[in-house]
Amino acid sequence: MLRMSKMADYGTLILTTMVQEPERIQSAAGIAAMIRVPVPTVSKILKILTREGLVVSLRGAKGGYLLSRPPTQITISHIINAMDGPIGMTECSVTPGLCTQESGCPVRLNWQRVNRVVLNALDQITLDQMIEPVTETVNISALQQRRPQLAQ
Amino acid sequence: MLRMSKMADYGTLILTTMVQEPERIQSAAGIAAMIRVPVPTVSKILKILTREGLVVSLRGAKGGYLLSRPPTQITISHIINAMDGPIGMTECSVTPGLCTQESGCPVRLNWQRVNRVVLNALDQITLDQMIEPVTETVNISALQQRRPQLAQ
DNA sequence: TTCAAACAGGACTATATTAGTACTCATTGA
DNA sequence: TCAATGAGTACTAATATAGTCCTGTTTGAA
Repeated sequence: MLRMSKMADYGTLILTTMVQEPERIQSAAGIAAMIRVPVPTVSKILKILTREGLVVSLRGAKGGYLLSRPPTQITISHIINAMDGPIGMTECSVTPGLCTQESGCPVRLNWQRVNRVVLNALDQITLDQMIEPVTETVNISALQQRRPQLAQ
Repeated sequence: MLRMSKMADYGTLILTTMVQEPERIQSAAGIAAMIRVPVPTVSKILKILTREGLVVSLRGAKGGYLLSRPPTQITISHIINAMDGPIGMTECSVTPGLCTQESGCPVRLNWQRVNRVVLNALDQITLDQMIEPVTETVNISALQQRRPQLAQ
């Protein structure tokens, strides 16, 4: 369904929760209670986010997690990349050597362009924007209505 | 991995194959031979594409499939929608009533905006563009570099 | 009139992916 | 020293996806 994984969704939830109190060291158990998701699951996700550099961990008693950088510098594409791996519409556009007709297949190269368009859209959206109310913000519908040719 | 299904990928392959000879009635077996995918699988996909109105079928001997409309009027978002169902980044943004904190959750509404941005990108790309060689075509990188706020 | 080519629809199975849990080890503040 | 907390990994369960097969219907042509 062109959907990101539930894990990436939880990951976003966890990060948006941490944004509310950026200074506070958050434990996995504390976050789990706030978002009402089982502790082992939250813990697993935080470990991945740590490995991928989106949060930093502090071990030991009174330990926990902090955002590794300001929320304006964390984008949705960072989160999906961390949780689900490389973003790509099709397998063949990400992993070379799968398709028998690969060489000279114009479709494959066009998928790579499509990927760039989607990736770019996801790279526009930062964590701090995800907790903003929906009303204001600038309008990109003009941009959207241009219907540009597929390019680059 | 934020990936469309293999079925949607095959679907695109099938449709791009049909674009090469738009006038010719193509049988499932013929297409299967061309793209080297098992006949039952191709057949299954063509049935779905028929149900979803992207191709029309002609039953009986000498029957087969034709594109239902010009390839300039079939977009990637049409294909993914047909094969995989509604496009949406997260479950909660597509199916209401799942998340306990749903009411007043700004994240959910922001996901819906993200969906619109991605959907719009996929709606720009038509079937005929997918068989074009990658070199020419117009440039949308200017548009991409704008980094607009998330909106509408 | 018959028959073979072709699609329609659905049931079913197999496979792969994803989600979720559990366990053991390492770190650290009090 | 010990309890709180994260790290790492292996395992299980659940779900989704892919793929096959069967039975029925339509239709052009011999």
